[in-house]
Amino acid sequence: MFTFAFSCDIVSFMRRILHIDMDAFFASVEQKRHPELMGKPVVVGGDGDPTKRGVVSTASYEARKFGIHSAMPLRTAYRLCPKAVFLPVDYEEYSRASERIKGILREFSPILEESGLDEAFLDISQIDREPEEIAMEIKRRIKDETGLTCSIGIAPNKLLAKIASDMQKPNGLTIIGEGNIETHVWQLPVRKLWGVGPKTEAHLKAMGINTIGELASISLDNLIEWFGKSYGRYLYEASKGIDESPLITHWEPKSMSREITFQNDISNYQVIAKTLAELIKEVASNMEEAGYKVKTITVKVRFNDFKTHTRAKTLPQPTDSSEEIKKAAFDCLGRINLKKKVRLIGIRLSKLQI
DNA sequence: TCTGGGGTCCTATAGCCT
DNA sequence: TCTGAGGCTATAGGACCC
Repeated sequence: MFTFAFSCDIVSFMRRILHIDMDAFFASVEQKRHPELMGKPVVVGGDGDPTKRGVVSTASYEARKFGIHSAMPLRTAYRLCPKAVFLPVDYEEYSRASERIKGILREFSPILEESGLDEAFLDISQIDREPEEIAMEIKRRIKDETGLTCSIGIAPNKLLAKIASDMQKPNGLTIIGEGNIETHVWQLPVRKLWGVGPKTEAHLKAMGINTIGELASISLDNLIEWFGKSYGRYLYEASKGIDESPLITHWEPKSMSREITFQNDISNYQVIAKTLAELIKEVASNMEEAGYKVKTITVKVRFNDFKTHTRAKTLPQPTDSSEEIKKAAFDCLGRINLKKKVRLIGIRLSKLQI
């Protein structure tokens, strides 16, 4: 008897999702705590020494003018702008700033999905106020309480909210409604879609597909044929702005890992083994502290030609003994042919259980 | 010449079982 | 007993994200 009214409610319900993206977060925190760096090109990455191996985590907008961007080798960034201030990554400081910001967001809605230190989704569907007004208030509170700016996207789902927050930066506010996907989203390059990286972009480009709108004109059957069932269906829906995925407010780690790139490529087995032993100690103690046990241990080696090999061992019973983990890890290492110079060594613990 | 470190998820393949 | 078809699990590699 009540079914009709209820189902109408459910069908017509539209979510309102914000994506909050801090502007040049790590660099802005550094400029805030060192005011003399305001207005200067600042590059945060590695241990802050641009002559060593490492990549850029965040470049300030002043540094971006020189062509410096995230994931670029520090040495390249130094070549582009030798005058830039290079700083080491200080995760503890950025985590504190991040916690303050997430605290502000939680005052607006408890449905918060954190995505790294500098991004979050917030579901404000239940709040009876204009989303734009809420977003403006969030921006003002973050600015007042941390001195930092952010860009916010407003949309009916996470996918579009993320695209929206990226459209006007820094300090932007962009709204995408269901009605303006064709005008606002379809003109964008496919690379702007979450989940489309350099490989898929090149793949699509080779087929003459450059924009999200062009992708949206391809049939589901074709996308599944080219990209597989799961990813093909994802691209089909994403290009049309369809995304029903819920916000993840709580999550358990599925794996824990430690890896390190040597400053110089190594051929000495003793050095490789000693480094692996140290990484095992660290990750095993992290895991024990978090209260987990591990079933699968994987060792990763990257050679100087950048080829990466992994070997895994699954134990009959989960363990938290670092000796048992070490035994399995060295068993894995022994199955990798170390005839080339080693660039990176790593250890990963997966199939975690409480 | 260069290409970090912490993760997640997907795919292909191989072995085993029914 | 032979031959497959599936299902399940472990493994290895790779794309992608921040």
